Amino acid sequence: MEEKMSLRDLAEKLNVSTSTISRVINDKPGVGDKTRQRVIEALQIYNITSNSSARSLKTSKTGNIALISKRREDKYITSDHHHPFGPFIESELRKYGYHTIAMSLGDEEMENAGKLLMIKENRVDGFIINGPSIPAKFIMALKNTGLPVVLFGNQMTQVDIDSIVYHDRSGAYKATKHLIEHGHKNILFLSGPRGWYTCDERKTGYTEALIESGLQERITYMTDTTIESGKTFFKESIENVYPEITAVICTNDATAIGVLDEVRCLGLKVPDDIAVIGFDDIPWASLSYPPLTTIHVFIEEMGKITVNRIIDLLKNPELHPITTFAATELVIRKSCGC
Amino acid sequence: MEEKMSLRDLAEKLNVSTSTISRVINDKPGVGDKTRQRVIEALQIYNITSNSSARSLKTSKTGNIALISKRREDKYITSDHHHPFGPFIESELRKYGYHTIAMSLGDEEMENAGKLLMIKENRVDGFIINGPSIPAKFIMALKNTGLPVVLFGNQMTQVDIDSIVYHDRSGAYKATKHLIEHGHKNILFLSGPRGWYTCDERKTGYTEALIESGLQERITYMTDTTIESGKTFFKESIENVYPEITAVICTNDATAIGVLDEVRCLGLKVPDDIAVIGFDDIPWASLSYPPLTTIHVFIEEMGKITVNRIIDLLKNPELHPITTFAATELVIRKSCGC
DNA sequence: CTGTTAGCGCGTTCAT
DNA sequence: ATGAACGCGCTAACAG
Repeated sequence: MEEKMSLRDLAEKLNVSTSTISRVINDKPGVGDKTRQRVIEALQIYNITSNSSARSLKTSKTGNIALISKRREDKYITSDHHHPFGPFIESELRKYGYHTIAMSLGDEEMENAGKLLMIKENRVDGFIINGPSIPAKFIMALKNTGLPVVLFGNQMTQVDIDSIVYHDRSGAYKATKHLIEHGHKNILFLSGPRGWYTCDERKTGYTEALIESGLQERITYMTDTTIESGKTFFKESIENVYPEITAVICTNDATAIGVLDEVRCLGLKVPDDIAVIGFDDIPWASLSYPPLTTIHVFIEEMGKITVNRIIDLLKNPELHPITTFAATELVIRKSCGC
Repeated sequence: MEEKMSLRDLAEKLNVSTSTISRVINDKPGVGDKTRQRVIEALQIYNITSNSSARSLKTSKTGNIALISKRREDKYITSDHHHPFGPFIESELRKYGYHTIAMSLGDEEMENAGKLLMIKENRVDGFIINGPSIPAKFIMALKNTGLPVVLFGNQMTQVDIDSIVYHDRSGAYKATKHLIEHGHKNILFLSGPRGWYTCDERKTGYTEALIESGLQERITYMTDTTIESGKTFFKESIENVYPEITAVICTNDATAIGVLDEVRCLGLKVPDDIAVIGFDDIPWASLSYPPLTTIHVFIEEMGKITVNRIIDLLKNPELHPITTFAATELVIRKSCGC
């Protein structure tokens, strides 16, 4: 319950001015070596740091970054929420002295970005936006604050905004190629809604591989990319649209796990009747039954890249946007039938 | 890219003093009805809120709550991280105007609570601590800041601190009872480390049910409660310690899912050779193979209770600590063999 | 190299 | 009912 000391208290105690202490804390020049040393020691002894509100008020920097994702209901599972992405980002940001304000927003909240307290009250210095299911309008609203914005697993097609994405296209290409090499000819791609960047890219990779082999594409656009949507749309597809399919590539693992379950419900077998490949390699993929063949992404490395980028942007807001593509890896388990 | 207006700017525009605006914003008396109305309208038109840093500096309140959990490595899955607890807490806190600073800390970081910038810099008004695997020493360090602390899924046995827990004991009792009623006599309890509150309680519920039926307890204490530890310790238990067991109750679903997998690896069948029951009913429980019988907890309701409590504490720090027990429900699926 | 001064944007007296 | 003045704790500009 110890009371916090202010820099001024310390200044009195050491018989220096607060400016001197401030200079030491912020690693600024203009302090004699001995004085600096004396201050540093005292700072450690009393475990003092400058008060963040006061510093913010003066510098207009908060030291907080918002990590934004889409709000999901209880049982509503998608991949982007089941990689431990938040913790990676959070701990990495912390290395640079930043804190993470987590926000999962519903559609209504994203409609009116301007009403968000976080924005009105200047509570953050930048935004990291997770996943493809965030409305472009909302992203633009954040961009218009003038603060740095970095997209993860998403990319704007009309506007240049910094983003970090998997190389979705080559990943899906690899998966499709793999199935083709194993003799599959009628392969379904279970996509998310049109316009979700990662889904579109993955679909394109899938199509490229098919065209290369002279095969015909079969695509179902789901309204979401969850276990539930995987179940629903797979059933619909195989029963009413593409009864001839022998393999499915899913736009993410959650969808694939739904398909695994639905195939069982339909009295069919994976991989004998239907081969299934997912995307993302979330932790549960290796524990599904049968274990899911999927495209692995290097989430921790990408988290670091994401943080690096926003830190750079924070230091130099004039930087021009770049997009970083990260390679993926096909992980062969049981669901593809090898 | 619109520049933010300060209250002073607004004051000039309306020909009133900043004090008046401040009073209106904070719902304080001492403003005439018409003036108040005029200010309220202007506030909405210009979408203005007081700057949070300045307010913090003045009031010593940040409007931020820390949500603390234990840091896990990539593939390291435990239940407490796979309920969407964070989003529930976050969105609920936001209803009260609070923001959530998420932190997942490693053991080393918890060793030295005093070194955390969050604390040194006064960045939060209170702490919500998620899960049983947080060192007591760290919890006490947070408590010593004088700020409100609420524990979720954990309880201190030596000290009174506000906490929200499942009724772990009755939950485990129900599960055990269920197995006994189906004829099992040799039932293993796969516990977390001694001293993890929820594990201890669940173990006690298990023991109570056994004693009631004159059965003998068989307990294995794992070093963690993940899928991996479930696999490892189940194998060890059935091969070297309790080869006679026909059923396992796991201290959480992650462990249970590990057991499901290990049983398969051992060439045995769930539930024919080994019945398995988990605890928590995380989203994946219904999708495991076979679907997991488990104890459902009402996570969203509990999230609200947790937030309510910390809000109360924020308003009135003198409140004496209470512990809230939330009921659970046995969800029968396939892994128990009914 | 160091101290003094001013002001960041608010909330809170104390006047009026 | 309203406004003026002050200060929260800090950083930056200016003096010396």
